[in-house]
Amino acid sequence: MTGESSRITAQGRARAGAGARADARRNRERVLAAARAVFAEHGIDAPMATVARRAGVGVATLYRHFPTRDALVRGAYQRQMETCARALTDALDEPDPWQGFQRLVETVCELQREERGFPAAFLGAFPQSTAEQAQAREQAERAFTALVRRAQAAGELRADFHPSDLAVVLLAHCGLVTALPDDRAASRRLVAYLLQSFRADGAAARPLPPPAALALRDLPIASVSPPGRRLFDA
Amino acid sequence: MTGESSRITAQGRARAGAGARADARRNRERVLAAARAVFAEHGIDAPMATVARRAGVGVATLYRHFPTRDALVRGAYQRQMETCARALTDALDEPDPWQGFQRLVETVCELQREERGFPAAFLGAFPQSTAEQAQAREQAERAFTALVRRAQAAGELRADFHPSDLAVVLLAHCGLVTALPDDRAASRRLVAYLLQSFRADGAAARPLPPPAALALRDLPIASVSPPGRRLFDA
DNA sequence: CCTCAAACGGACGATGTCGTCCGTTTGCGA
DNA sequence: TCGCAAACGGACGACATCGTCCGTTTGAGG
Repeated sequence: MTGESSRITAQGRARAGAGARADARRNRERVLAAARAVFAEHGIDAPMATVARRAGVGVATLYRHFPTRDALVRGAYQRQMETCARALTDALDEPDPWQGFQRLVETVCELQREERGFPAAFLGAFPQSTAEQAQAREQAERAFTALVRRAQAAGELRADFHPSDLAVVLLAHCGLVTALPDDRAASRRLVAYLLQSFRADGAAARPLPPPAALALRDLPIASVSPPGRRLFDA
Repeated sequence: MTGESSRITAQGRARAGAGARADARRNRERVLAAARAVFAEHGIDAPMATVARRAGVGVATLYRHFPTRDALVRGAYQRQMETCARALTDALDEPDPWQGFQRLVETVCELQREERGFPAAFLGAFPQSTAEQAQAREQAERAFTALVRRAQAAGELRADFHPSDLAVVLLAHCGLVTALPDDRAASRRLVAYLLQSFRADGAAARPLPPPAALALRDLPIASVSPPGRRLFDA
């Protein structure tokens, strides 16, 4: 029999982690970078082979590192996901209750705005069911609820704001940046409007970021003649 | 030579219109109904063959009536698109400026909320370029701008609302209902928040519809342990 | 330097969708 | 009732993507 040590080392080796071979580690990073680039350009459903080619590796290498598209997507945007989670803890560290709340929303939306494929990944991961992460979830949920309660107690967040409204905001924003990946002004504008409406003292209308770059005429609604009569009946 | 009349009639016949054969007209309607059903269930990208099977027709019949998927989608949601366009004219008929504005937003969002596949169709049609409809577009754009100006002049719509914000609202809402087709409460909630923030007198916080049905724990953000330290470090 | 397991890459069969072609059926006018 | 063009339906070839298999290369420990 050959030595057990080498056999064990080989089997139990973390995936392209510290103990992995140098080329494996390098290729893993290349694939992740390529995935972000390709996903940004062609969307999350881009062919796996395209990612592999862009990374300069064979498809087999890609599949070896990431057996499913889902694993690849998660790998590609892990950093963003972690930043989201960290924003939650940072928000509670913020002394001002409203600032903390506002920063959380803005940080997550900014992440969605800046990294092209991330919103789709975020949406795709939406109805998650990895039992292993249940605990982390529960903690995060409690953390956000605490954040909400604190801002409400300070009289800055409207009393009827419900924690689930965060999901409403993020999903809506996701949709916007997915539809208009280039128009950051639109994203900022939406966030500003929403934060405005979350304030308990809706009173003082707050200044808005500059208007969106998109033209209204691009809307489908504007390209269908209404049946029956014409606008401004000429 | 055979009679010209029959030849001309056959060639120039409107697609499954009044002059078409009975079975053709019937099948066209069946296909449209099937398309709505299938799109609602499996999304707009569902295989054409699935639609054909559901309609009880062959694929060839489907393609004969709708040569491209795009044509099918447009056909399936033409009524909704027209209702959108009509809402624009109706809004101007409304005597109260704010009511008119509010009704427009609510009507369009309700359409997106009620018919499953419509939001995706709406998004898909977004950067349209059918030159033929340029005039109708321009008219609709002017109509909406007029609606905005009127509500602003009445001091009910905030002065810095920009007509392009309508697109922001609709795209965001589209994203939300696409992500949560079953949660109408979430949609109503978003619309209420947005309309609130559009009011010039943001002051009086308006009552909100009941909270969304979704659980916060479904958010991806809640399923990633923040790196570095734990929430509520136990 | 030598050895070997780990890692690699590309070819290939499987799968699913598209859209056309063509033989058959059917509605409708004569 | 008859005849024909319009409409129909399903089979089929083209095409794209998937994910595995296997022969080859390579990094690293001895």
